[in-house]
Amino acid sequence: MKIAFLEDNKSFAENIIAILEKAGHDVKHFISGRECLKVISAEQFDVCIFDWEVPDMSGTEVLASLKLKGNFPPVIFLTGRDAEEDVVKVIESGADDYIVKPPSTSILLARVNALYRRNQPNKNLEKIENYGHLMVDFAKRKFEIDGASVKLTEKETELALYFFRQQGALLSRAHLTKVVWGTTPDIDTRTIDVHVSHLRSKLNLLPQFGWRLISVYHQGYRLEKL
Amino acid sequence: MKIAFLEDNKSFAENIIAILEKAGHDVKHFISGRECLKVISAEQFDVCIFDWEVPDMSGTEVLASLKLKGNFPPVIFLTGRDAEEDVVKVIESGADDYIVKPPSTSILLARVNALYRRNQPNKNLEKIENYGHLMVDFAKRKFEIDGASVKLTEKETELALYFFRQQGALLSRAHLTKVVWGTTPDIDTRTIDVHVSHLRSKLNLLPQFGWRLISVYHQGYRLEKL
DNA sequence: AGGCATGCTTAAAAATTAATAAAAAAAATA
DNA sequence: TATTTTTTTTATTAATTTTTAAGCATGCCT
Repeated sequence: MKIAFLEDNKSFAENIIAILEKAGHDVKHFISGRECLKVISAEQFDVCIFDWEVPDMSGTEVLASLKLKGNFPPVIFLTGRDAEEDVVKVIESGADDYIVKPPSTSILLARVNALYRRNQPNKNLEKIENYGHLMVDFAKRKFEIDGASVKLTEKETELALYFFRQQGALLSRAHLTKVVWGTTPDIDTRTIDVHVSHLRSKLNLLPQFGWRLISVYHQGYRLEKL
Repeated sequence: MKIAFLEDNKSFAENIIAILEKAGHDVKHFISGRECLKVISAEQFDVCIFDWEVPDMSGTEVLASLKLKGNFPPVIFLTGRDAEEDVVKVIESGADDYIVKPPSTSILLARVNALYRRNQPNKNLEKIENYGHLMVDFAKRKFEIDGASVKLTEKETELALYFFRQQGALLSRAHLTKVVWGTTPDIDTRTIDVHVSHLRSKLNLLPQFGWRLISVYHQGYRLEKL
């Protein structure tokens, strides 16, 4: 899970990061609110953990800015005080959860996991779609054609799952880059085209098999079920 | 978001400006009501925040003047008192919202944002026009005839949307070139004519279907609904 | 009507964008 | 470190869009 972590206290941060990374998470640590805001706007995170107070731009302010921009991951606040009024403030600020410092390992991981699951309804329900010849297992991230498992690479899998989730939607290259690669779009490359081409052949996404993964000239790609 | 901010108290103003700019807004600060009025008349703002009382021309007077001129952005008043009579006065004066001083960061940002959204109905809500057989979706930049999606190219789409937005208006080739192509008009070419021709046939903009995309001799084109 | 200017439409040329194979680079694995 | 696998880039060919060109049609004026 990709986690953005905003916390200016070094030793405390290292402690938390160790816990999260030991649990297999990919943690990006920020000391500055501005920097954090910038990166979250550009990349895709699963969960954010913000300290309530940070020098240049507090966690609440970062959250307010994220809200203005629209699409952002669920946020947990780390708050030093647990007075009733603060809880209300935290929730009112639009956070999804809060943890009182210092958190126990189990509470931290449990909350992060719960929040992630709550906000990924499509991914966590052991969801399997069966489209005739083609079977898509969203939970296990696997594909089968006529019962035979199809071997996809990591990026291919990610891209394919996204196409199946967004079936019928026109997805621009820039959008796919952000969602699947988590980076700023680099226009001058054919990377996505190549992966799309691979998906078409590996998953038989062709008209004769009831699918079309078409390019919309100058716009992007669209997966259609015929 | 571009915000006009009228407030004569320096330190208070700096405080508010910091909050707004941190949230990514573009703030223009005015100390004088007259100056503020002049600039708002000349430039385009998304939201105005006015102090209730300003020396040379109070916020209410600025608003009254703006009303006379007709087209102006939504206005929020910053009022020091929250007595019932003042709230009534503020609303009667034609303001869209008011905030009691000193505002909390979240309230300020939330109100500004809400007001902005409320006043951008074209971009959020009524973005689909249904003209009998023909449907125009301005947001998705799509067209349908009797429910069937019409495939237009990028330039065709751009041109068609502009015609529908400026329905009934006479649009010169030079103007269309500027707006759709973004370039300086090159008179010696039939490019626009060709695209217009394509639109007529692809979108059935013909008298028998209730539309005319006519040429006005030596002047340009006009889209008319019969 | 005659004559010229402007507009319409079709077809072909030019420019842009996409598909795919193959090479190169990067990452993972042994 | 060597080997394999995955990912990205590059290059070529193909497809699509956009522009230009050309012939005919229509409008305007004397």
